[in-house]
Amino acid sequence: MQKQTPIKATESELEILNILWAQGPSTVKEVHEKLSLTKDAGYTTTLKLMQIMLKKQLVSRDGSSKIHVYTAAVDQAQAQGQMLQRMIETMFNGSAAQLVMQALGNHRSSKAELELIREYLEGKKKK
Amino acid sequence: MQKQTPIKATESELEILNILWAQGPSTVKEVHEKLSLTKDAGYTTTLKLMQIMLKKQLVSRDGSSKIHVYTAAVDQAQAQGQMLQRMIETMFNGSAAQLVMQALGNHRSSKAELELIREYLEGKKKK
DNA sequence: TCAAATGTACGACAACTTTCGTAATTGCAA
DNA sequence: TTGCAATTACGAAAGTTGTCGTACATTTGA
Repeated sequence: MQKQTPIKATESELEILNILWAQGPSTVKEVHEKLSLTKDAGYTTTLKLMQIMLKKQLVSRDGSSKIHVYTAAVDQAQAQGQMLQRMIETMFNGSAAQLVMQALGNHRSSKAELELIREYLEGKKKK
Repeated sequence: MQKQTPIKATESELEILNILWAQGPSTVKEVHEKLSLTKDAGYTTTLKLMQIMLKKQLVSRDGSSKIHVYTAAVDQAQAQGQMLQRMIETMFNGSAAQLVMQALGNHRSSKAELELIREYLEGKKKK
């Protein structure tokens, strides 16, 4: 497993990636519709962004038919991991625990969520 | 407690803030020296960045003597919380638990850290 | 067929970020 | 006091981001 160049995406690009991760391969139209629910930007803006992302290889696309279908070209878990890692380093002095507690403290998670985490920790312990 | 405009800082600015949080009020020189350990940029670049941050009110400064002393003007915990919140929304589909588990899974935290978190969760439970 | 609808491509723009060179200022030492 | 070294101020440039208008291409259904 070789180390590769860190994924670098802007906030807007991350939003688009997130949609692609959630929905799977999608057209510009589909992405834009989803994006429009929470954001306010023109269709061509989304299109352009996705074209830029193509150049950056954050997404790939199938253009065999008229309508291009875009697919996330970076792994979700990996991207998440890298983002967190960078955040831990630059804002939490290298302590994942600090980040975790801050996340839980601030976000006021549901009981179900906390339970999930507790179970996860149990699993880790046994290993 | 009133809601205020979200803190908006770039990556470089975050690095500087982090140094100010860790070291307390510092001169440009001190910040730059720390920064130079991990980054490669000229002195005036750091200076300029900090001047911009002053304008943005991310830092304040005491210029009573020749050498200006800069202080972080935003609260660390608050900034951390906001960053995480945004990340949870845009990359983890609103689930703090997902973020937490990703952070722990990837980072391979120490036993001590995991124990810390476990205790923290116990504390939350009792409430 | 051919015009409307649906997509894509592309250029331009303003705002922002990061960088640095150079000028101006200030304090101190000799 | 005066000149040097340390600081700060500022302008400019290059790159990036997000935005959109408009032009071009393709499909399709009346």
